[in-house]
Amino acid sequence: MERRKPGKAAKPTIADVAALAGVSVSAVSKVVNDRGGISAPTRKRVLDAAAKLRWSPSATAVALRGARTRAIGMVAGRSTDVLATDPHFTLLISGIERELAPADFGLLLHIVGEEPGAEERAYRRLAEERRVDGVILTESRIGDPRFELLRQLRLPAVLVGEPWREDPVASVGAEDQEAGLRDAVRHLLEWGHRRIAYVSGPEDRVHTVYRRRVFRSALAERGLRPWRVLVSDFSAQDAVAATRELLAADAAERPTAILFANDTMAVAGMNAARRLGFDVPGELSVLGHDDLPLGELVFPQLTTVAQDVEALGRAAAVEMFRLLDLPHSPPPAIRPPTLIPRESTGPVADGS
Amino acid sequence: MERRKPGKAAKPTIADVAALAGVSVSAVSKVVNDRGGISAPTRKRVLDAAAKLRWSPSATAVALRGARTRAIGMVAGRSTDVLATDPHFTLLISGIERELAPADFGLLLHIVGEEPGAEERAYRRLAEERRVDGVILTESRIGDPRFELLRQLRLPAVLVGEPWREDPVASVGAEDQEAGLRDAVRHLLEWGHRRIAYVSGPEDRVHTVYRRRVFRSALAERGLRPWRVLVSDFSAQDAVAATRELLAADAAERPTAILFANDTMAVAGMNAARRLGFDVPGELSVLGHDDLPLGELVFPQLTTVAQDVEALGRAAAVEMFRLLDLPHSPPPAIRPPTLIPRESTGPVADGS
DNA sequence: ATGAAAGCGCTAACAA
DNA sequence: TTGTTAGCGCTTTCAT
Repeated sequence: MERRKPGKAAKPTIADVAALAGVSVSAVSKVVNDRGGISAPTRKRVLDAAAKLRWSPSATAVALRGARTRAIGMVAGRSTDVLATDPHFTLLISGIERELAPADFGLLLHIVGEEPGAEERAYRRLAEERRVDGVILTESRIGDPRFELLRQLRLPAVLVGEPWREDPVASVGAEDQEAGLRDAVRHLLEWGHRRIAYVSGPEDRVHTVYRRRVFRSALAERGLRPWRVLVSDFSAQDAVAATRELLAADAAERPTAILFANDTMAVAGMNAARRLGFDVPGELSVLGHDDLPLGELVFPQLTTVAQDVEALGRAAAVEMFRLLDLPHSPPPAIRPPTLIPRESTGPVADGS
Repeated sequence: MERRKPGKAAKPTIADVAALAGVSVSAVSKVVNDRGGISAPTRKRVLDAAAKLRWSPSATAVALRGARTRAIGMVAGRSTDVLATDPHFTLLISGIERELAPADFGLLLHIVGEEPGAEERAYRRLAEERRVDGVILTESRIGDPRFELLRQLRLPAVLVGEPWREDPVASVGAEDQEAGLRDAVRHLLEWGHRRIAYVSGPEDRVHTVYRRRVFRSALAERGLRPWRVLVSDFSAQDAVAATRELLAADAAERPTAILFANDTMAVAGMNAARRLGFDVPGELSVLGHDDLPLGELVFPQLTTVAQDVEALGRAAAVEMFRLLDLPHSPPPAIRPPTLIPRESTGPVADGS
């Protein structure tokens, strides 16, 4: 019965199962794939044999057979540093996995540096070697070359977040992606702030541009304009520099509140301000974006805008299944970004 | 020449390349795999054809053929929460990828919850479906069942960090894993601290036990004993609770310094202390572990022990290649854990 | 130096 | 209801 040398119990194959169950391989195949045409007793014998042998179909063979690889790819083109400070990526992955795992899909991850071309090479390899059925992307950029590349490679793609205008790509995002930032601006206005500065992300990011627009329009509703807008690269150092620059002005010219593009920057900026002797929120209100756990740990706790990142991940996976014509769960509801008022924002000081 | 319907340029196969080059498929195979027996001109024509068709061997077919899947698996059995606060995992992955990518290996990631059995199921699937050539593990536990499971599954495994006594598993770690913590204790002693408390990680973690031992022995060198040792679950809430408990005592009974098992806990504990009205480091010194970027962002900046996590990841990947009998780079040097003195520790207060 | 052909483990069309 | 068989794209003897 054992075709293998004893002591060298190699991986069982469908043929071993068929032999043990006393049926043909196709019978086994039909059973595991729930094609009809199998009698109940046969079915049971096959299932028993498979269980006893601890066999499940080889993903490789199934993939080769022409079906799917049952793996989704993801490429992170970021420096380790940013990756380490910002759990955005981890949360996203965690959400994606939540959907992939039950469907027995894997997530193939590539973390490449920021060297030019590294990301493109990673996608090419994924496609040419046919390792994945599709890829999930984040952080769309203006004039993002990845969509065209993936179209050429015929790799199904889903973008998390907003595409640039008419970028031809499937994407997932909250219904009202702008809600949180708009609320944040109103929150500051209600507290009497009129000189509000914004430290935005890199210019080439789509969401940078979109958010800046929201910032302006939320202020415009009250007839105001951004006090100052600085562009940063998301790093803590940049946030510190920006904060110093903003606070270097005379009292009458200083912003009374600063909005940062993300929580890491907000925390860095907040501490820079405090080292400069400014009380937060007494003399300066600080607002972040993303609601990292970090925000609750610092003192004062950070007022921020929460994003439902995990739901975004799940939605992306569901959308991918839809693209691949696979059965999938209903798309999850994605909470719109929401203001989380905490301690780093407060009423504008008397003198200001 | 084109076997495909026009406009439907399906993925090229080795046969397409062979046809275009006017040679047999086996010739193409020999060229791409650098087996000998191919004349220079033939070789060139094959390479040209492959380039023109943008062909590379299908990973699936190669894997099926019996070679390797060229993928390494990793299973994270943690709640999303912890994953989001602690970039340890991300850094590790980033290090692993640095080695895998050049070798054209992929990293197949599974994030499973903490439900019992979820992790085991993930490993089983990885093995039974033959999706990966091996797996990399972290966070070894006392009596860790994973090693036996993986042995049964015949899945090569590499552990990052210290195995429990004679756990039969390949592992990578710094030469002197205890250096940092020992230095940290000395650092506190030099500043006059005598009542030093330790808030450790979960009891079932191997490193918890090892570190506690180091803590005790470093104190014993000076004839001292731990003031108090509390066990936590790594969460920020637990750190807050532990800190409150430690500070609730009378002045004479209160620790003058607290060591936390990781930075997240240290930051949470530090802020809990400050909310209680204690000055850090004036009245209480706080020490973390891991050197998360977070530590530099908070105020006061956190004194901590830095681990070379990325090097650990690279070392794990290299060790995996060694296990698989594959060519590999020399194992990277792993910096031993190092004390990073910053602002959260200082001399013990006069009154104490 | 080159090529023909046998599988790797599986699915699906076709026969029985 | 069940079994036989031809590939999926590739590597590898074994001829030539």
